[in-house]
Amino acid sequence: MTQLELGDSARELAREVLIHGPISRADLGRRLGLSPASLTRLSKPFLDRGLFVEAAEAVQGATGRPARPLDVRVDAQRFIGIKLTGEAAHGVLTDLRASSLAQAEQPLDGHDVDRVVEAISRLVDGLRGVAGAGAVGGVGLSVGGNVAGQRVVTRAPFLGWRDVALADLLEARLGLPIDIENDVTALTTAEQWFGPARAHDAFAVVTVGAGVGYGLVMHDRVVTTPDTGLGLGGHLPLDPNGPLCLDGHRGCSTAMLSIPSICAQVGIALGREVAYDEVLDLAAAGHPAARSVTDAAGRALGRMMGYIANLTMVEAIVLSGEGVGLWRVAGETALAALAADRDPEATPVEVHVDSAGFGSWARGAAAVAIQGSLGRLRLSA
Amino acid sequence: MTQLELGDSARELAREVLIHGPISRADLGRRLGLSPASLTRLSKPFLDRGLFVEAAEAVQGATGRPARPLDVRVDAQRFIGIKLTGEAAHGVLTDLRASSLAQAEQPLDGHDVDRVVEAISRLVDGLRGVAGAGAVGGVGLSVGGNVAGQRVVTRAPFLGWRDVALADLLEARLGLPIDIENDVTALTTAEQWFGPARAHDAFAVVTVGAGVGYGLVMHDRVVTTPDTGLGLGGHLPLDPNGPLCLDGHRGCSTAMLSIPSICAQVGIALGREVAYDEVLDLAAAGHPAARSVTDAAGRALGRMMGYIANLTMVEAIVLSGEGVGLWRVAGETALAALAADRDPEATPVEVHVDSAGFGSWARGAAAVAIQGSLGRLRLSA
DNA sequence: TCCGTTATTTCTGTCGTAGAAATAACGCAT
DNA sequence: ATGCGTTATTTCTACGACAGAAATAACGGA
Repeated sequence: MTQLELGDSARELAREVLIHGPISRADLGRRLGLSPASLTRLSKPFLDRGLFVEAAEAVQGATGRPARPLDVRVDAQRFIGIKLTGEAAHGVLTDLRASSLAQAEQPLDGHDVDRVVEAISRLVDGLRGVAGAGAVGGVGLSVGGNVAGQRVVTRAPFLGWRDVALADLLEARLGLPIDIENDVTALTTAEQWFGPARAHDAFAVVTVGAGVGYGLVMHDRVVTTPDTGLGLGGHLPLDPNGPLCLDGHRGCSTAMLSIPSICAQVGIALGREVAYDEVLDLAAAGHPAARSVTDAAGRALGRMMGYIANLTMVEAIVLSGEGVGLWRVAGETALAALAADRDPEATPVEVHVDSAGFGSWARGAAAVAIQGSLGRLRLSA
Repeated sequence: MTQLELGDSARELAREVLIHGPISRADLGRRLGLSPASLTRLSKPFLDRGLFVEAAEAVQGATGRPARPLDVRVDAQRFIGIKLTGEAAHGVLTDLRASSLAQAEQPLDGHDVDRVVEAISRLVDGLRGVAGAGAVGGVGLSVGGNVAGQRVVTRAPFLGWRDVALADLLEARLGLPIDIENDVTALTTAEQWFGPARAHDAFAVVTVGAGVGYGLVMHDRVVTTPDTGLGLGGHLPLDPNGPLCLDGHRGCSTAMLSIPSICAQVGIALGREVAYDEVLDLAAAGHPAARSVTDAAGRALGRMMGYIANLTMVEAIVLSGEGVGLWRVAGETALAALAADRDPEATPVEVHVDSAGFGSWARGAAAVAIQGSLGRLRLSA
């Protein structure tokens, strides 16, 4: 079975339908700068192979012929996304738009490469079993640290790794294409293609959890540099009277916003250890100490968003991560602080909250796999 | 004389040689993803018409055939750039790479459109006289405020203007192509094509002068939004103990860094009005009050650069504007403050200081004219 | 019923490009 | 001195991706 190479325009078309579908050929022509004839020519092979479908119902504009929008067939393929932490591999099985179909976890019983490869393989096999007859098109893996060419983990402090050709090892073991990426970059990729900010050319991602992560999309491209993985957004000075972080900064973003720091501050006031969920419940119920901490966190978050908005000029900010429940008790405070630092005439920044929490990390990894799959896509002749 | 339309690749070639020349055809092929055959074909019409020149000396690599780098003929055309303020039109005559050949000013004796058009026309006629036999290819104009489509000044508070089709008026008057742009955007464009940061994909521009300006280039594109012209970088919170700005912010970037604010602070300490140059001289000589103000300004500037570097992830920051002399007395303090807010493992950010001072504004306008000229370029058949 | 508008398809010619081959000009080894 | 490998550039040719032109489709409104 010979495979046809896709030209740039055909690949762009597939990308646009995946991200923005359902969408008419006329709109695609306008977006991609291609003629109507080209849209017919380029979309036909996808339709013939069942990768695209035409909407059952035509869409009528104000006047003229109704459109028959194109969409991808989301069950055409499944993907597996894995977020790797020091304790476990967290997996998700998704459809073609990174929507979660199933989740699973596999604990790590060691950090040496063989054991991690073993654990990941077990997890993938388990999720493949769930997928059943649905083909798995690839696996994405996200790690805190640096990855070269989406193949080699060049630095992963939480595992004590340097220069591990993890993709080669996993591909040999699983017989599936593997794409590895830094965890914040992966999560940002998912937001770029499948999240509420996907229609925006420029947006930022702030993740709140064990630490504070920061991702950026400008001109519809994820910003990645050699410093990706250092967590540059994690130590911004936000409140000169705030608590200390582990690096000795007073009032930086990690000190103000991370789950461990918030729990520690409230725990000190309560004289006992306290879980994050309980902190949020206490704050919601008006507990003075909890409220003091979450209000300060809200103000700091608003200030951070103000710096982001004024310096990157993004249209939207997405809040994500396992600590995202903070928004429920501190969201209004954050928005007020953001408004205070913004010119009143400036366009309001959209703020979206991704309620997937911790699940957004594995979903990000799946998005990287989907993106890799599109880059490798060929059509059977 | 019929004119040949340029294809995208030919135009891209001209852009690359302009920005990065002298450069070999082999290197251009690698940069643009074109075959050697295409480079020969595409560069030939430019060479035949004298727009490109081959370097007199071939350049020998480690091995293989020597290269004959291509460059633009910088005296092929002249351009005029004009920075418009409330008091005067400041002009510069430049070559094809926005290098200054002559400067001139024309005071404004009113802000109504006719008077401003009159003043600009006088200035252009004067500079055309200086250019002599060298053809002026176009005029760029930069204004504080918003411009639509580089034709219509939609908002210029310093002139009290709204929706003035200034390009049409000036073209009718001067018979030259006119391109108008926001002043910070124009200055950023000049740095992008002709400044020390031109090899970088991402860099920021901070201008210090009557106010604080901020420009950004990401993925080799200047970031412009509907908020361009509002001066979003001018009121970043930098020092909670700093002086007030006119908007009532304490310690924002304008309060810490602008010329009027610095002069006012030192003037209060001295009990008399004091000019900026004198402040800088006093600080350089170790005067306690002046040093206190400039040191605080340096720390604030360093903190601002830290936010920029950590949130935009740029490779370089260019400091520009008429207040750039501050770097001489506060540069080391700024760099120390920047380093304090940066992860020690992060790639150092390059800091470039554009010593053109006020002249960089008009030079920015010239760069916009050059860019417009390239967009309109056709070749005689 | 006709017209204008917008969506999509079919057919054809063209133009911009890469591939193949050749030539150019070195440094280095024999 | 000669040959080889490497890198730069040119010449020639075939091809494929595309837009243009024309036709068809499917409405709403006069």
